[in-house]
Amino acid sequence: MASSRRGQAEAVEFDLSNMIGHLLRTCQQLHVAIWTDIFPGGLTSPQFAVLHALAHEGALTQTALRSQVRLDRSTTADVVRRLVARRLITQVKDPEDGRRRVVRLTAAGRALYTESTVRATRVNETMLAGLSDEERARLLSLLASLLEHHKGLLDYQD
Amino acid sequence: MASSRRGQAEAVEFDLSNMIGHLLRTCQQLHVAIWTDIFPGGLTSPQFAVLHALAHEGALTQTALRSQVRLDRSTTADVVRRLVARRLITQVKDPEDGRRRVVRLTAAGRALYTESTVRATRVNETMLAGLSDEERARLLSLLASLLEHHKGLLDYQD
DNA sequence: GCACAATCGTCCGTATGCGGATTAATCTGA
DNA sequence: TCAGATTAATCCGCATACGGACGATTGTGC
Repeated sequence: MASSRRGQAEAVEFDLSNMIGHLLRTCQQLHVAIWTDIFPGGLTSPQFAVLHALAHEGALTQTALRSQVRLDRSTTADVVRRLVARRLITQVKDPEDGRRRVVRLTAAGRALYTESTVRATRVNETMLAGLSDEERARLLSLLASLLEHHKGLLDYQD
Repeated sequence: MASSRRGQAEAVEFDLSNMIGHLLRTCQQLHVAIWTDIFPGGLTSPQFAVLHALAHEGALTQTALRSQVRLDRSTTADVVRRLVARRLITQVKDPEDGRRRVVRLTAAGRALYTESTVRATRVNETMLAGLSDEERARLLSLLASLLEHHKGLLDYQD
């Protein structure tokens, strides 16, 4: 029907389901739905990512942290504030540079991270359950190459 | 370093860059960045999606609209409220069912949609610029099959 | 030294997104 | 008919996200 009107010099009639932005947004909604099923009332995915970065990198300034986790400046401040309020991380002034604030895991934060990795892996597995190993690798690789091609557009380094 | 600790019965040491959720979130950030470059101070991507659905489907109730556009109930109410405030759509009670509110484009809304399709296509093209035609098709298809496999988790039909 | 620039983190306003509660209207079953 | 269930949309609180503005601190050039 709609496709029979094509073939002119006019712009191609597009469908939302073929727009990469629409697909990305919808797939992320799916991911959030799976995540909250498996982490009921607990950590969010960005919060887990912060704990993950701190568990692997040790203490980080907020700038280093958001570069690892790919969070916005403002969002990083928000997430850090909430994790501090839950006593999962601490935030102290950097003695070497008074502008920076060093963030690190508390014992409770490390414990929660450790016990959460199994769930995070389960979310990933559930999300990709419909794809073969080869398809999974291709999908991850294609998404990564989108980011690589536009490296520089997402600053995270200011 | 970290990879030398693997190979046990323990869970596989994962990296954020291989977690589908993290990649999806980051790719969407990229999409938003490209979108706002091309739509400075104008429509957001979900707002455009609403105009698109109304332009192609005519008048829709809010439930039908969010099923088309894949928006949450609450978010739909927000987006509709903002578009009404900008006189791009109207919202009137359905005479056949007083619970429903029928949304439709205004002339200004249709005009803005028509002129915006070129930009939306440009966003799509920019986003996928680093991929071949075959890779683009594969990426869209893989994302669509994620959604297909979990069809039912995203309700949009209540 | 010192004025100026750059950086770090925060804060504000706004938009998307989710879950739960609420209100209004309709439908269903006895 | 009428009480209870269901549905449509809204509202609230909270989390993520972006841009811009703002202090505080540090670095730079002269």
